[in-house]
Amino acid sequence: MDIIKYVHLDGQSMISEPRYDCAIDAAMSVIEGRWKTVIICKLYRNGAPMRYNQLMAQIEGISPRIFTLQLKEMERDGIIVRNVRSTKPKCVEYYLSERGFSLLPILKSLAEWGLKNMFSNMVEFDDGITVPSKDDLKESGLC
Amino acid sequence: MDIIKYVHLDGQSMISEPRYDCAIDAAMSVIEGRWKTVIICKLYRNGAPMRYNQLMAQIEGISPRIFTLQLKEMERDGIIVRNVRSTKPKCVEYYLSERGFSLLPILKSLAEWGLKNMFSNMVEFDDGITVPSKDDLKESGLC
DNA sequence: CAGCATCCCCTAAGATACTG
DNA sequence: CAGTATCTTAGGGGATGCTG
Repeated sequence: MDIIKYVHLDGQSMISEPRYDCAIDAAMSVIEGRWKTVIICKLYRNGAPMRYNQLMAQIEGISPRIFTLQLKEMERDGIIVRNVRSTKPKCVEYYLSERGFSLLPILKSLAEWGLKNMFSNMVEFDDGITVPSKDDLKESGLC
Repeated sequence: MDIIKYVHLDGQSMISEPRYDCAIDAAMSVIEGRWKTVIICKLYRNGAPMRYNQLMAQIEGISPRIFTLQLKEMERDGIIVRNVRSTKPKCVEYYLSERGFSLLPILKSLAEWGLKNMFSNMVEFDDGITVPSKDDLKESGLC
């Protein structure tokens, strides 16, 4: 089954979409993107919906253009919800959808795998001083 | 713990590596790559080691340069093993390492997630005729 | 057989300035 | 506050031909 094309049906018209070789790639395409897993983690840990700037402030090094782009793609893929409150000035909230939440077990598996397999030769942390044990990292959960 | 730098120790020297924000990205970096999941699936399903050309022949549309590149990265990350048999002409085998095998549960989760969430609006297959049911796809396993 | 060597291309990503 | 609008860049990916 690895050769699959699919198209989205958008009301009347058909929108051609990229081709995926298998279901794995379809899922990967949803979480691939420089900041998507970070965004998911932040939203998850925050528990409540987050405003655009509030969320962006938590992500060091991201530019507004890319941030917006990632959000748009994630909304299109149905893993986050964008909700506009008509206050003045307007307030736009983002939060994980049910589908977004359903990614968390996978992300946890990935985190555990990464911890066990890729960080064995990790020797330096940002602060340049402390090197947390793997267990410390582990109990901190996602991200 | 999302701000992490790490470096590889290669004998005496230190090799600077890309920076990952969290363990998730570290794991993702191993399976990201246009053909890596496909290669893993092929090796897994084949059961036995596969030769370079034998494996490449099973991957429609890949070019030798990219194929070699993906293999090299996967070998560097320790998820496949490259074994050279000194026959004439030489024979090079590739197979999944223990670490590579340990990715399979994650890939299966991704496949299931993709099947459930991304293929609901799939309407067209390569042959342009049959549209297998999700159950058909599911029982075909990985890829 | 198992790959390099070259060349090209496209797109994700980033920097920065501006706005309804 | 929540984004656009422009411009630029890096590098992952691809095509094709050649070789120890």
